[in-house]
Amino acid sequence: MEAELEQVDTIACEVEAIDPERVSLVLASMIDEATTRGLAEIFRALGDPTRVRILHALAATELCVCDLAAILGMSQSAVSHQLRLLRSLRLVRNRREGRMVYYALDDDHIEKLMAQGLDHVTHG
Amino acid sequence: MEAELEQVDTIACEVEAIDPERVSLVLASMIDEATTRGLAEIFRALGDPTRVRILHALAATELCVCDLAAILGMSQSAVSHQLRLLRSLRLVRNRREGRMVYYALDDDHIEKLMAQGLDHVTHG
DNA sequence: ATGATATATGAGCAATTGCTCATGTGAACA
DNA sequence: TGTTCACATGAGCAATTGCTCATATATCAT
Repeated sequence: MEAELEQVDTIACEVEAIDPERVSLVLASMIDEATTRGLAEIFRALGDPTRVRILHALAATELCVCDLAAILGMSQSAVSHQLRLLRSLRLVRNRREGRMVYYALDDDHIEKLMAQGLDHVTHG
Repeated sequence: MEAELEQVDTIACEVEAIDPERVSLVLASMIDEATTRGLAEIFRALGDPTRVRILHALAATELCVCDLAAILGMSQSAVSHQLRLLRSLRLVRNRREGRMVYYALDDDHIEKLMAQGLDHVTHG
């Protein structure tokens, strides 16, 4: 991002920055925009109580939308909307069985993330 | 949350639910509201591109607000507001040195979370 | 004291979010 | 075929978010 490099001089506190060398070093190690957005996207998906509960429930077992709604005490529509979001980010997958659609975690990766986050919450 | 338990019958699809036994089992294993909110709070903090970049930069080295603003190419005010949020969640700590305030990750726990998230983004 | 510099913060605004409500879709059963 | 049931989805609305702008606070220099 060349735009950022230019802004170092313009936006930085007066002349340049307090420690231009350190700034350059960190700038060189910064992750690119796509990765940044991807990371933020995943974390934002986990950053909502309803979705946390959905993922936690699905970590226990596969569930149809109806039962999931029952567990959360929420409307089927609300749950379905959230599942749509989680599906678009490949955090959950779905399988049709007759009229019902069963949802499950797409990846045990997410379970680890949740566990790691829970570690921070409880031991923090 | 007793309210949730009541709503199982009222909101669920018609009679009760597709698989009441499974619903009960999952309900029993659900995390409490405080933990849920704590988890969501932490993840929501990581769920923004600006904050991802701030935390990534601070993972490299301690930085004053000014240099951090230079690195991000953002206004000092914007960065300061985000740091305030991260501070309130104990994700970063700050240290005063003269007029400057240096920020650092409060915990290497967060670094691990970021790394795990990055894993999911790149290998997903 | 006066001014300059680094940071913090309140107010306000546009954009986003998470729900509800109404309706659409797809599969089972009469 | 028509109805019913499980789920999906668009529209709309209140609440939240992430920034800017103006201003306050804190430290250093003169």
